[in-house]
Amino acid sequence: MILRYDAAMGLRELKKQQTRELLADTAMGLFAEHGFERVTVAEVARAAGVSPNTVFNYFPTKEDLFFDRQDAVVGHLAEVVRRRPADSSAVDAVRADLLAGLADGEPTIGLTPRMATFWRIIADSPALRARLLELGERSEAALAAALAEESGTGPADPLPRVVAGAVAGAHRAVLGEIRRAMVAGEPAEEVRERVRTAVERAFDLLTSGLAGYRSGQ
Amino acid sequence: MILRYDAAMGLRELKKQQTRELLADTAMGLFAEHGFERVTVAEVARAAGVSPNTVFNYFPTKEDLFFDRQDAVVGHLAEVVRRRPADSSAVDAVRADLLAGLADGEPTIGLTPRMATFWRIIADSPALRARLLELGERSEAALAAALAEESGTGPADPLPRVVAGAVAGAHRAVLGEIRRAMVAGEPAEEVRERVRTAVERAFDLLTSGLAGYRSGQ
DNA sequence: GATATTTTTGGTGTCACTGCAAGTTTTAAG
DNA sequence: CTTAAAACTTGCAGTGACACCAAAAATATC
Repeated sequence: MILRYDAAMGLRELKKQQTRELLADTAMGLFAEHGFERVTVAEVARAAGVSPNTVFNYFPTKEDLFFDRQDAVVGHLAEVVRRRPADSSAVDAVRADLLAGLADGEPTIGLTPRMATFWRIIADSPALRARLLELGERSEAALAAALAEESGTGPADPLPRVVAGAVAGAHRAVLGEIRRAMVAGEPAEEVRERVRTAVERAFDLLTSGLAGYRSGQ
Repeated sequence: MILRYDAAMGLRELKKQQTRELLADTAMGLFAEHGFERVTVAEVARAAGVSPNTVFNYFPTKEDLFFDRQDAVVGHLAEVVRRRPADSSAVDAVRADLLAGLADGEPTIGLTPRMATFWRIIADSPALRARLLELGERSEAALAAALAEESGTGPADPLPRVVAGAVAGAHRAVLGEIRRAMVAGEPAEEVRERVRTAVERAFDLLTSGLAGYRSGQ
């Protein structure tokens, strides 16, 4: 928890950030050790030296203690599509981003061993799994907004939302695959290879038409 | 709540089904009137004339009181794909099912006025929205299983899961569109038309390639 | 250094949900 | 028909997330 003192920030603001970080870190440590469900908010508060009420001042729900800094993840997909070169399609942009993330072990993709424990905590908590689904939904909504924006048709047109559903659905499935494999303890190198070829094949299909997906491989 | 006496069913079994139905119906009535969050399980129990504990004997969570008989919905997508004619693709099957559901006001598609209140109850309850996401996930998993089965590649191959992600994602988005429009009070006829053309365009794209989806319409 | 503003805290309450032990009803055996 | 076992309901006593409020403590403003 490294913090530098920003002159433009009063003491109050500083302490708030410290406390928030202290709480999130303390909580994550306890969750990693005992699992999400078996740690109470009161325990987090005690371990951090504050009152239980203070925890709820900073984090509206217990799950927020775990998914701190989620907004970057939620916006990522839409960002990727917005920033893509003018001559490429949205699907290509997402494919390229996934492949790039797989190639250089980007932590957001979840292939690092540190992420493995993260996934494991989620895997055995229904509440966290539900939260993850919600993050996926928000990510899809952001993508839909990006697509709608560039399509120029009004908000009554459902097409961007349906396309976003398909693209975000494939994207989520890829991330879910990584998650599943990491939780199962598969070595990162194997996961990377397996998922890479799957991404290539799946996004080829998406690009050129899922009509090409019948039986057999 | 019409029940016929099945001779093969003992009295105990009969009463159980009656009680379950009584509880689900009572609960739905209260939810429709006051909203999900403002009805307590204890109130449902009292209205049904049983003890609160009995409610939990039948329904593990409060949300299950609302989403009774959800399993049919969860299996639908996979069913549609499994039952499709041999010469059509999975995407075509889903498209055809959606269009058919839109044409004859199938209740599962959610265009009936009775479904409108259903959607509205969900819309203003975070817990129910979360549950709906979970149903969508299970539906996607079932589709993935169906695709994996017919692809013949082993369970290590992620491709069916990613394809299922895309197809189920588009499907969910279409249902979500209907839901949103109905909650907003749009007349069913308008929704039907708007969604129908969107389904046609979106699934054309999925069939022939999302590369065809750039800017402009 | 006095005062206004935030933040923290303690207290109290609600509600979903769990576990257990004591009834009560249904079923099956004799 | 009697009776004992199995299944179901209920009351009771928790636990834990979270809401609301009012009093204290910390910080900012003048």
